[in-house]
Amino acid sequence: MKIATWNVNSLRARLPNVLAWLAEARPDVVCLQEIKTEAAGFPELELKALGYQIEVLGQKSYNGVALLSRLPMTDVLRGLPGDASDEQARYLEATIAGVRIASIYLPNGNPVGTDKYPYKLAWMERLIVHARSLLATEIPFVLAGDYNICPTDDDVYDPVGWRDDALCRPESRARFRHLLNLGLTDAFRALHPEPHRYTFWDYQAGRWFRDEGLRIDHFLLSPRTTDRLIACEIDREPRGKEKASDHTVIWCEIQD
DNA sequence: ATGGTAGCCTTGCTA
Repeated sequence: MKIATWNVNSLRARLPNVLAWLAEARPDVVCLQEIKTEAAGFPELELKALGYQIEVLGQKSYNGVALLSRLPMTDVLRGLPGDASDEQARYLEATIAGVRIASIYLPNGNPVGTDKYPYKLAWMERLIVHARSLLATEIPFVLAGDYNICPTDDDVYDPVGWRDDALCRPESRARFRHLLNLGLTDAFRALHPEPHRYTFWDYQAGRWFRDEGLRIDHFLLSPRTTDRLIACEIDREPRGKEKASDHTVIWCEIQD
């Protein structure tokens, strides 16, 4: 099973790019983030025409996540448990071929010093609690998406310049490590020890042209899924296209 | 020290 994740920065603005990539790469499952639309504005027909079933947790203008799957999806969970008052559309999980797969859009958290940062940290605490409960089920799972976390200084082009950013702050990184310490595996890093492999390049200041990016889109795998991990790759092609998202695609292959 | 880009349906906010 080939699973991809992509922060598209508006699905409607990105639709031609998304359709072209899907037709070529033909993933079995796709986790989308920042679709920036309610379910009513979701381009359902175009994606169904490529053979995908669709689950959406939408929101007007901001956030929004979706799952596309060639195989049936069951037991859909909409929203990260732990705070019924949280209205931001950032978490969607379903069972596909016996694997729980989540599309995650973790809060950015900037600027540090506003309520956005404690919201991010609290959201990560809820994710830790939820990951622990998933582990207890012993069902294999994959948590894929835009974590808005640079795990280490090897994952950012300018560690000093970024050290006080919410994506690199020690409190953010500690919570990401906590997820790993539960027994989850950062699939890309497990297979690629080399530093400076990025999934995001800011639109501004020629960052893409100079390959000055960050690795913030991740696959976290449960132990039983890690045993089945065959490959995990960053596909830089979509970032170089016209009208590109500022994130590119990362995908992994799990033994069926 | 600043500004630089993109998408929202805003004339600022989020990233």
